[in-house]
Amino acid sequence: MMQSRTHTCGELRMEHVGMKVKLVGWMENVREVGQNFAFVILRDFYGTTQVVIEDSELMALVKSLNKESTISVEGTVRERDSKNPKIPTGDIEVSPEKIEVLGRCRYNELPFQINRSREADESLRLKYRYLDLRNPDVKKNIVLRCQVVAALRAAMIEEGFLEITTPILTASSPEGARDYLVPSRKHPGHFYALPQAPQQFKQLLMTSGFDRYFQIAPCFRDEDARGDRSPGEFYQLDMEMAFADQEDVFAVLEKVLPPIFAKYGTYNVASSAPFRRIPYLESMETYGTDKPDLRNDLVLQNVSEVLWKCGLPGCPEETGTVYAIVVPDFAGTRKQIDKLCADVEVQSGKKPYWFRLDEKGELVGGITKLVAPVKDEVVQALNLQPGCFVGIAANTSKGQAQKTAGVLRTKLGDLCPSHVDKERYEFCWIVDFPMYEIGEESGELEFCHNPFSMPNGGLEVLQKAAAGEIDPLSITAFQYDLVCNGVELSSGAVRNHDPEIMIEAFQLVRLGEEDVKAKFPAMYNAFCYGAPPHAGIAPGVDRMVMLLCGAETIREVIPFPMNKNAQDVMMGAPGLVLPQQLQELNIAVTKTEEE
RNA sequence: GGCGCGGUAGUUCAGUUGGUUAGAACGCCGGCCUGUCACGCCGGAGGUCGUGGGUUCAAGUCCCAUCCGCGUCGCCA
Repeated sequence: MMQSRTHTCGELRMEHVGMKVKLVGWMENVREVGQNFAFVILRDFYGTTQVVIEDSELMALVKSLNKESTISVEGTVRERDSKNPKIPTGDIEVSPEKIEVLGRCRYNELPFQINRSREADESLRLKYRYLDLRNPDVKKNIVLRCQVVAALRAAMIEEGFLEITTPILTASSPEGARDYLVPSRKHPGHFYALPQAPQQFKQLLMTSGFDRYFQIAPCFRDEDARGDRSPGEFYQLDMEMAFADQEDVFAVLEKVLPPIFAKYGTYNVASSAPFRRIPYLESMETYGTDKPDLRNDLVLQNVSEVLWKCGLPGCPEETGTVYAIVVPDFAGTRKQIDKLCADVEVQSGKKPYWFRLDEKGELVGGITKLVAPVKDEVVQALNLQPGCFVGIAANTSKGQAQKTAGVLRTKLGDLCPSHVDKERYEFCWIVDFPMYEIGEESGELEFCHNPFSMPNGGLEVLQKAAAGEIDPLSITAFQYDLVCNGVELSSGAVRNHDPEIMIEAFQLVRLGEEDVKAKFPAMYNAFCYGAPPHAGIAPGVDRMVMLLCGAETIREVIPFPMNKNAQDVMMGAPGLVLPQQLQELNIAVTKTEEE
């Protein structure tokens, strides 16, 4: 007797006809087409193969089994009488001599039909994720993820990077997001934290003399979920380079990413090096966002001076910012425009305005009445042609006007496919982020991104700002984002490796040396022993795979995702624990498993 | 936490101004069928309409509360 399978369910072809084989897999379907005559579809990881049942004994066995039971089939490969060109194994079938039940499926009704699991309610899919993943359509995203991770790893190693793992149980640090905390049994009242990113460890590795580090790193942040943001945990291709600057980091990713995107993506076309570099302020002014989708050719035009006289609601004369987006060949209906405006309001918080020029060049629709008095100026400023559509975003806050315009631009692109060349991956770097901003709550100067970045101009520019010679808001950092098709893949920076510059940077936000030491003790101390200039970045693995397979939500590319409420409904996490477990951890018993 | 949408058969959904016994498709069960491949044909079972109140002669439908899910904003160095 053959002990294990001789072939998989995806590999038998005409050349195997006549061979004795043994296949194993799930009984996906049984098509009974006569008395003691049926076709059984056997599925494994690799594909499906048809098994013909032609005698009463095997028929009785098959009929006694529920679909999705696992079986082994020993038999002979033969050519089909009627072939199916739609499947790779469609020319052959297996005539069984023996069928053995390996794992009985006890239920004749499943929570959902396997090959239609994507249509089922998502919470049901997550509860029965092991069944959902049997669906080849669901499985293929996970397979793609494996391939992409393997390709990234190979490419990074090829570039001379070492993969080094860093601790999962570490110290809480004030980096921005909420930490996941783990109570210490041996040190009552003390906690570990799961790392939000291996940020400090990789910088310490640079200080230790490792030249090029990378890691497919798990990161943990206790923040609410989004469609493109998994709650709790996610993975980054974390990397750092010593004696390197911004251009060195760009060069690595410009070499590593495009071939992988072109090979594994749905589009097969990716930007080649160098990617476009767009200063942050220019991006905000041109696209209304710091993560522009460059496939969309629509751009913002600042028409404040022309339109602030119009009395747009919520935008008093001479105090507001007004952006216009001109769509020359607009074909949308009134209904689509209304939906567009409603969607923009939901996502940006503010209503956009609009008007059109009809075929005769007359103003029609939307805010025509308000624009009419300055029609000639508007037509000239925007070079308007008959038949065009003009979307308007206006607000007293420039940031809000940009946000509304940015959403409007994206939605207009969705509505007008001729303005979006969809079939490609378009990368860009957003550079020159501001070092500081005025905090909305405090009203005072704060770090804009993170305090690890090197200011452009170094110590000198910080000292000038401290002396009041320049505006601290004008200081930019060597901080950059990698953006692809409107998705923020990554943030990175040239790090501030100089304790003196660190202290100066902190002093501008009313903190001092003691604060630096208190917040980042290991890094501060390490940098006092001779640190190399270094820079790095950390593209999100889940987001990249999402882009590559065109998934709608990040959950489609994670093997076992949590739901939006950060629960694993399959495993029952988070869950209650035994009182004894809490006592060992010196945690007051509130509500436990035994109640 | 705010706002929006949703919750009806195992699954996906329909359900009219409140009005007879709450329907369809797929799945499931039984029968027929010797070349199916989304097999086909005939028949059948299957419902606390998320939960709790309320209005009404009458509630899946209207009102209030509450729970759950998704989207979105806040948040995410």
